[in-house]
Amino acid sequence: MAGGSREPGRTVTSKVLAILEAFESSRGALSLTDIAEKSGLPLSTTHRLVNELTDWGFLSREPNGRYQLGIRLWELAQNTGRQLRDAAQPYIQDLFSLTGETAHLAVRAGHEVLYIDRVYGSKRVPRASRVGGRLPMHATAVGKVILAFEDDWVRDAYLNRDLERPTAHTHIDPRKFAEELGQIRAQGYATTLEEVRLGSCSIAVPVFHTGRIGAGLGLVLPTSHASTMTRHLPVLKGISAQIERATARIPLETLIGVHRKGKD
Amino acid sequence: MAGGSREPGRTVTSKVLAILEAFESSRGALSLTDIAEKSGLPLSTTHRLVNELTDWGFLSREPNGRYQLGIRLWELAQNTGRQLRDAAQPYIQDLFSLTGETAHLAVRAGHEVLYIDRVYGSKRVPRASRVGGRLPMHATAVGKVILAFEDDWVRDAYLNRDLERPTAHTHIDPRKFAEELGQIRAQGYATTLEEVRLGSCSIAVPVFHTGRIGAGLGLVLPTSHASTMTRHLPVLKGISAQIERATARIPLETLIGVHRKGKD
DNA sequence: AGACGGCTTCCGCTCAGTGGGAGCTTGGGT
DNA sequence: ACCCAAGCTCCCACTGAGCGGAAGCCGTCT
Repeated sequence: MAGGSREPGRTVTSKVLAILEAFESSRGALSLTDIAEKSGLPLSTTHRLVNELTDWGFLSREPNGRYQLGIRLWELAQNTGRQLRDAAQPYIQDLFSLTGETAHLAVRAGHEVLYIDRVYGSKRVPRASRVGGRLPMHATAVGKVILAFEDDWVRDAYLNRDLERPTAHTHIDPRKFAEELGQIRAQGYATTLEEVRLGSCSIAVPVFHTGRIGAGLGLVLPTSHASTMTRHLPVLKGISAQIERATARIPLETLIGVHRKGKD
Repeated sequence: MAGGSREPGRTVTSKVLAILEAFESSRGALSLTDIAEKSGLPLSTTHRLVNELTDWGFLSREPNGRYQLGIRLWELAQNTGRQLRDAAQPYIQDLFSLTGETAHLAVRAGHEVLYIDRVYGSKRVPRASRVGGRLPMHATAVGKVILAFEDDWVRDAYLNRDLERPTAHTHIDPRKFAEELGQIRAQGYATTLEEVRLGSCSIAVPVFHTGRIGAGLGLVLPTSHASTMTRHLPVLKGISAQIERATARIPLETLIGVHRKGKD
């Protein structure tokens, strides 16, 4: 009999979005069966929906039959936060040119930092962050600096959880970390030393928007440059001020402090 | 009676995607009613779907009640073509640093060029293209250079249509334009002079991938610099070669020559 | 205070969506 | 050449998710 073990209460919309989100974790392309598994849908349902998404260009099919997110999706998504990225990009670039180190801009997304833009050279550098990627706030300089200048309740909520430990150098003691945040607020910048990933360190300054913390502007460097990290502070401060000026009139409510991944 | 004048045959998926696409044309945020109009859906249907999309973070609601595409969408979409952008970005940046002019990389999407990445300075420049945006091929240098090196059937199909004319300087005579493409193929680069937009000109060279034309790499300049445009050719060629090398091993089938916007 | 525009909620009807299974295609093992 | 398995595509009768008109609500302007 048809429709025997359907799972009622699941909307079509949720199925479509689950299919799109199936691509989040995976580096490469997915087969139909992979998608069905990741999204928890029956194969034939997946097949029908995937076909429709492909017709619309939201998924694309590779010659080998596997699927990938389509450029149609990418095109549309470029409108999100465009004003911020367009306004900030040239300055992030300046920051890269002036320091020669990987420069990035990140905002808070729930309990994580979301990387909005990133400028780097062609030489290979250990990279933990990527544009559109997230990392825990307490392990990154941009994250620390955002948290340090956030409202008390955000900071309290953050510290009131178990903190991940990506490396042995990550600071995870809530009391010590709270002190560190106080010091960051006092000195106006944050640093990390191999706290996300061995071999790299970082430094970041706050970017304010309408009187509140808006974003973090930072540099990532190989650990070998760690001792000279603070020499970049004047440039960081200067560029931060320029970004503040360039973005002052842009409404960013929908970008700053956005909700956590998934549904809470 | 409920369900009186429904429009049957329309899938839920198509409605969801129509809602997302409603944001394509609009610069800013949309009200519920705007979305309903643009997507051609009844208000209450729009309301239900929009709410669900908002729960999932695919749309976000501004304090004033209007909707905008959510960062969740942007995050996911960053995976599309990431390899190409990540590999090419540093070189596009070099191109900008070396020339001081707006530099960009574009691929063909049906009968248009789709801008993949773009690096520019903080000084205001007339901008027609934007990342994720499309322009007609015959009006842009990147478009011309891609078309010039494309397979015959693509070129023939292109010329076999009425060509838009964004400015009075746009070349739209099919015969003359075909000749121009021949010349571009011979000389290895394309130029435009106020053909998309008054006040700006451009120059572009091809980027090959697996023996086929893959992308166009170009500069946009104010018309006042037009006479010195070709002085940048050596740099353009050099950077193009570097991008070819950096992207040689990346599979780009799903990005190159993608289908036209919407459903054909 | 009344009117208006835009958003939200309600609810019974109905057809779009469903998914097990059958059929097909592909590749690789023997 | 043959078989088998894995993965994809197609089919089709049942049914509850989706539907949308209408009523209610909530600011805002006059």
